[in-house]
Amino acid sequence: MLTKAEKTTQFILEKVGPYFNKHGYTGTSLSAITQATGLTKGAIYGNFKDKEDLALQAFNYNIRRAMSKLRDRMNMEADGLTKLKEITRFFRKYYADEKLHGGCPMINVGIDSLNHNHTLYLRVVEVMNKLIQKIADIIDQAKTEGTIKSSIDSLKYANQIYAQIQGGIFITSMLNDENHLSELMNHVDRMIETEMRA
Amino acid sequence: MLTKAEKTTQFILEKVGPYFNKHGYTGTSLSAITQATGLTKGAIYGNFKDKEDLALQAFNYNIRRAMSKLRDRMNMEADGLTKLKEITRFFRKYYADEKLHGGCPMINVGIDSLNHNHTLYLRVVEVMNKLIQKIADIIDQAKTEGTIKSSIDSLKYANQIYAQIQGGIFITSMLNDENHLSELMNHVDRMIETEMRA
DNA sequence: ACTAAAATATACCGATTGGTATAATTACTA
DNA sequence: TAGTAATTATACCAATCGGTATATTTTAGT
Repeated sequence: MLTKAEKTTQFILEKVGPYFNKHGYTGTSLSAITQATGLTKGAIYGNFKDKEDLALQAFNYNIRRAMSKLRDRMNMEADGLTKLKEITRFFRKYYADEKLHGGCPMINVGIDSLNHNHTLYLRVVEVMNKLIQKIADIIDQAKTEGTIKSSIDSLKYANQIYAQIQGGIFITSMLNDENHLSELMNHVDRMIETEMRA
Repeated sequence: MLTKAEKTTQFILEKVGPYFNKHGYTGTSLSAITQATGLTKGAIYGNFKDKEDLALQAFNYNIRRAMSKLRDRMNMEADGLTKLKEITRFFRKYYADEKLHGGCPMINVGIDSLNHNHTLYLRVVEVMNKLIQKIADIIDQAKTEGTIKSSIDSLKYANQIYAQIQGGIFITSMLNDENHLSELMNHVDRMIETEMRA
């Protein structure tokens, strides 16, 4: 069973996650945190070392929530090509979901942390590398299954795919039109068929 | 001839532009501004209405500097296909240049303003739409010149290209490896050749 | 129910925030 | 060069910043 403090910690992350995601590190004040949670500084500092610690855990909380569905699908039994298509399918609906939670954690916290918080930045880079590597692993799987050309550089194409995802998220976020991201995913699907398929 | 105030205004923008670009709206304090310029609040508020006004003009200053070379090339006498190749060529060197000035103004100020300053956000969107439209115009030019298929949806492909540019900038910025952006530009070139060429 | 410990609230700290009124200085014109 | 207007510096404002010491309340074990 969870202790009181553990429950409070979870409660704080739930309430404060979207706020941190949207307003960034310097943009999220302690007063905003107490207001969002209905708790006082005592409760906050009793459960988190400092603001940086809270921001880091809030990012972890956000990224886990945002990616949990995709991760579940990636861990299911399926061939690599199906998984690749699942990725583009997932991101077609991504913007609508993430908008409700303050936007895409990767680009929001990435750009913010790049200039404001090195610890947080390193964590974003870590997650980003894992995501790209995961895509590369799936391409590798498809290569061994014979559905993707063996000559394809998995990591290079994983980077291509991920860059198009994030580029699409950026444009879609700025112009508030999820069609852009959807079109980008169409293009990735087309790239898979014309450039990568065995 | 420029008045004293006009010279000071320019001086402030030069000194403060990179700082705003890097640290964003809330992340740039008045004390940072006075420190970067060596001037006092009196000089700042004598030449700018408030912090928002300064941030807006700083963005305009930054984006003009970042894009001036590209704009010059786009306005030269050349066929559309050459101009398209010039775009990818330009962005191959973009990151190294912009890193010296606090990063890419579009993604930095875009993400920051999206959640912190509506006026600034509207200006970023305005610039973004102009950039995409400019690419679309060049595709149109190439279509009339017969080098790009007439069946190509210019605006749709302009969005694709711009999303890949920004996605590449994001990954390259986060991983501090300009090779990513360069690879993305290779892919755009390949897309032009295989999907768009007449 | 009592009590020790854990968890949360309160009150406060010095530093910094964006902004302003006014004083001092510089620049331009006559 | 004198005088005035334009420009910049100084001193100050209330509000807010992240953080902490301590008091109060709540939890959990007996």
